[in-house]
Amino acid sequence: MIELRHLRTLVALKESGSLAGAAKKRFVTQSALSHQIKELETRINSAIFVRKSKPLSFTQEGSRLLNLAEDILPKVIETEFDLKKGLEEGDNKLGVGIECHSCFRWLMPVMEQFRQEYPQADLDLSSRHLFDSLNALEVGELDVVLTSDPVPGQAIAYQHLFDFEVRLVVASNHPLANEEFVTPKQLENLPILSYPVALERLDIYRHFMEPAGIQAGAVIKCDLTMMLLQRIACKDGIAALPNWSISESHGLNLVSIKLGPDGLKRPLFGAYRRNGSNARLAQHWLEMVAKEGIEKQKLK
Amino acid sequence: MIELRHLRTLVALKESGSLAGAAKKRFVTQSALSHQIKELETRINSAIFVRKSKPLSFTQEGSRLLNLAEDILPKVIETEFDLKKGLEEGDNKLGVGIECHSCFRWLMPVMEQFRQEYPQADLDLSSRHLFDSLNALEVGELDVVLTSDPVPGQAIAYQHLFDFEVRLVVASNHPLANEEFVTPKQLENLPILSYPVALERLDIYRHFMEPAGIQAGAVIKCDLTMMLLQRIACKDGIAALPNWSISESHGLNLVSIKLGPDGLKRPLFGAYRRNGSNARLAQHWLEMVAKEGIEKQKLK
DNA sequence: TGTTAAGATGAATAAAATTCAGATACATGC
DNA sequence: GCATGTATCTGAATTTTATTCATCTTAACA
Repeated sequence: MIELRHLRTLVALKESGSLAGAAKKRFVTQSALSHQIKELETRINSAIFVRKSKPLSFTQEGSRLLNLAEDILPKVIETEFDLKKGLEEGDNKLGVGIECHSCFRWLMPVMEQFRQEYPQADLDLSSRHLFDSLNALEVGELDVVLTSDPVPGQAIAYQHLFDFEVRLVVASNHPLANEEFVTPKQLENLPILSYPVALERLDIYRHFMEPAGIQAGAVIKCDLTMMLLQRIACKDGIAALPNWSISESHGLNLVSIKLGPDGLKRPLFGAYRRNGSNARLAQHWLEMVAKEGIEKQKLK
Repeated sequence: MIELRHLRTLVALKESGSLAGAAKKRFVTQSALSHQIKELETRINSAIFVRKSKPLSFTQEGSRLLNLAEDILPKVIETEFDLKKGLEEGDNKLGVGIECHSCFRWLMPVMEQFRQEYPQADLDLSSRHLFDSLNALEVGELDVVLTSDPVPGQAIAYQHLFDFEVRLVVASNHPLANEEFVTPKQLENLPILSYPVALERLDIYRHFMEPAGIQAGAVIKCDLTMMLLQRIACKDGIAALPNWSISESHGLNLVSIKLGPDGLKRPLFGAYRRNGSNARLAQHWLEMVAKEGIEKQKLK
């Protein structure tokens, strides 16, 4: 229904301030755009922009589309560009991706240390690919990824870094708050707060509830750790988080509880393209991460 | 060049595992997709997927595209859906957007407090629209936005909350580190680290260097505050940040310096849709933010 | 070696986007 | 009131593009 063509037109329209101007930008006649937009307008059944008035104004629907356009088009263009170039990459660039918001914190000193040891390396950690980093890795948008779920494949090498514990986090006045540990059964149908990923990718579901055949409750998605913790405190739901991230809950009334009598332990792997031109650099970085991580575990 | 059609096909291809299967999903013939993909392949001048092998595998280029598709298509679909529905919104939903990473920190207690006072409100703060929040506001993807740059317009109401100081942040061994304050001239052509926004939107440029006719250096973009601070510490560049965010630099060797003899002061506004059905709720929230912010300034 | 399944190909056709040649609407200066 | 200019619309004609149809090719496999 919506096509990139429409979005491109919207942008041109905004930039030029008139249909005729947009037509020039897009190298078509004004008539073409008139038709094009009219068609879109009938499809969504409302106007997209106000034709009178000089500095041309968009309707709500129009700006919504424009918004979409400005979000999406740069990405498309970037991809097109990369594909035409042929996807080469630099040897000293290390784009780091992590699958877990709460790693940012303890990763910071590692980044810094690494910078000092390899000042020529262009280290970049970004939050863009938080939830599909393995894909991004495969495709060269990232160069190293930290993940708990290695997916077999020979292009990507996985290196085990260390293990950590996933703990249940609840409000301190939550019925479960005083348990020494919880069983899967106790979590049945409780609303779960999590980062915006599929239920199947949540540790607590995959490695705790699901194996026990326990149904999960509604999943409320939230893309910021602090929001998540806050909503737990409001008893909007429960969550399972790595041990280190619980310390981020500045003064909220939260408690963390073991999952099962022995606690739920999960591994952390570092992933990189086995024959990427910067594989060596990636390995060194991972070694440093492992060292730091192990250190952190000891302190617990 | 790339069209949504292609991306949709890629997704179908992944889901079904074969061209013929994808064709069924997309309600076209296998031949159509064969042509379609072939054409794309000639355009980017490389294969997209490997035709042999059962569980069908994508080439690097293919996965890159697939990645794009999985990023983009959901957004397109959501927009289409909203537009067809007609853009209505709920009265108790308050989607909060901020234009500044470093606000997250001090905003947290406000969120919590508000939750307690208005437990029925469905408060959500997300990082999705960090850099185009005003647009998102206009279009109803967000309900309140905190910004320093009100743009005139009658649909959006702005409420002044408080002022804050923007300070220059440099490594403590940077040549400028011991100045009591800096002049625009001293920043000429220095590389600037900033969040991924246009130079024209940076306070330090717009309100400090540009008025003095001083040329800015390269802008290095970085989407995480901690990365930014770290790169400053490595003397990759300088940055200008709100006074409150400097305290986030856990143990990095950074110093902050006044911009100009009197310091660069900037206002913070709260924006909401004047006749949005939740305008009242937004106002209350903003009052609370203002109170907290003013408190914070006093402590300085 | 025949059979099936998956994909490719080229010509034919259907569908679409775009152009062309006016038409309409609305300002602005005289 | 009337030419002039600008901005957009409109419907038919045309071009471009996407899709189908019918026919091949290839590999797997029994």
